[in-house]
Amino acid sequence: MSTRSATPPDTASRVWIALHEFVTGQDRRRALHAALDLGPAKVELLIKLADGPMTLREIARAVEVDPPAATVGVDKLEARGLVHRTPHPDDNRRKLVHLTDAGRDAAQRGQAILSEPPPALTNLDSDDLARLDEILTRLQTKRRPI
Amino acid sequence: MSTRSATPPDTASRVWIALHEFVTGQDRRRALHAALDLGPAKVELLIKLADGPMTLREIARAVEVDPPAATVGVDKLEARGLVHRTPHPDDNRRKLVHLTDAGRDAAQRGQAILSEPPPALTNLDSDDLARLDEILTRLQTKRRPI
DNA sequence: TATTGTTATACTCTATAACTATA
DNA sequence: TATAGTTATAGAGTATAACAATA
Repeated sequence: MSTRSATPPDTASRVWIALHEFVTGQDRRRALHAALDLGPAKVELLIKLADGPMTLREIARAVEVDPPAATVGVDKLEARGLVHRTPHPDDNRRKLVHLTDAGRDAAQRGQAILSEPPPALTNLDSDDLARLDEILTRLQTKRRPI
Repeated sequence: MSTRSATPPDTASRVWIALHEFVTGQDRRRALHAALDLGPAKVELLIKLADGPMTLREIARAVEVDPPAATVGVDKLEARGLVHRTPHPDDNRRKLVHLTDAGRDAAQRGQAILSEPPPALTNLDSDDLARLDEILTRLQTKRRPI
């Protein structure tokens, strides 16, 4: 807790606002829509499914949506041939959602679009970039787990 | 165009992904909804209106929606007493949307929520924070204007 | 004739509640 | 009875097209 009173916007706030503006100013939604005809939530789900199949329940938690929304979303992806459902081997109530080959391809293209660094970043001096890399590593270790 | 083949994710990509995950992992939507009962787009609009009144057309461009969506969104904010419309002094086709006192208050509270730096950032060493601050300043100057 | 704002309409996304089937 | 998934339904948000008023 700060003991200094009336500190004007401090460094942490200024840095946070700049970070936030830089990242949110990089809007990839149009590019994703043009390339995949999918919204950000569906691309996010495809990318997560690239790590392995998930149950509907796990999907709902992962994408922060209610179970019915997960069902509907997976229905849409299934109708487009990007995922398919199989029974869960251990529990007949559950279903596993897998990527199809087309889904894996879409996930890969989506990730390529999302991970392409913006020009301002690639134009940074390599010293700045290296320092930024180090600081971000330390930042991640200080992150409280979700 | 890269002439090195099969370069594994380079520094810029790694930094970009880390930045993106850090910022988007900080989701303020629930806090905004709890405090203001407004979605992110409406809060964004209120904050922009804090700089002065805008026409519906300007609002549509600023929030990246179509003019009809701007009309409907402003209707909702007006019904809640957060904004009001006045005729434009120079052109009777246009209307100016202003914040009411309640709207100004909501904008201020929304901005406070959005600009609160996450704990991981405030817990950084002051050296790292200062360096990050400098680098972000240089990053902004390299940003191509929108 | 072009522009500003609006209305009508439809589609997507997601939430709540009720239902089915398995455990 | 508890859980996984689904269906039905409703609400928010935004898009397209058609319209009114003004320039």
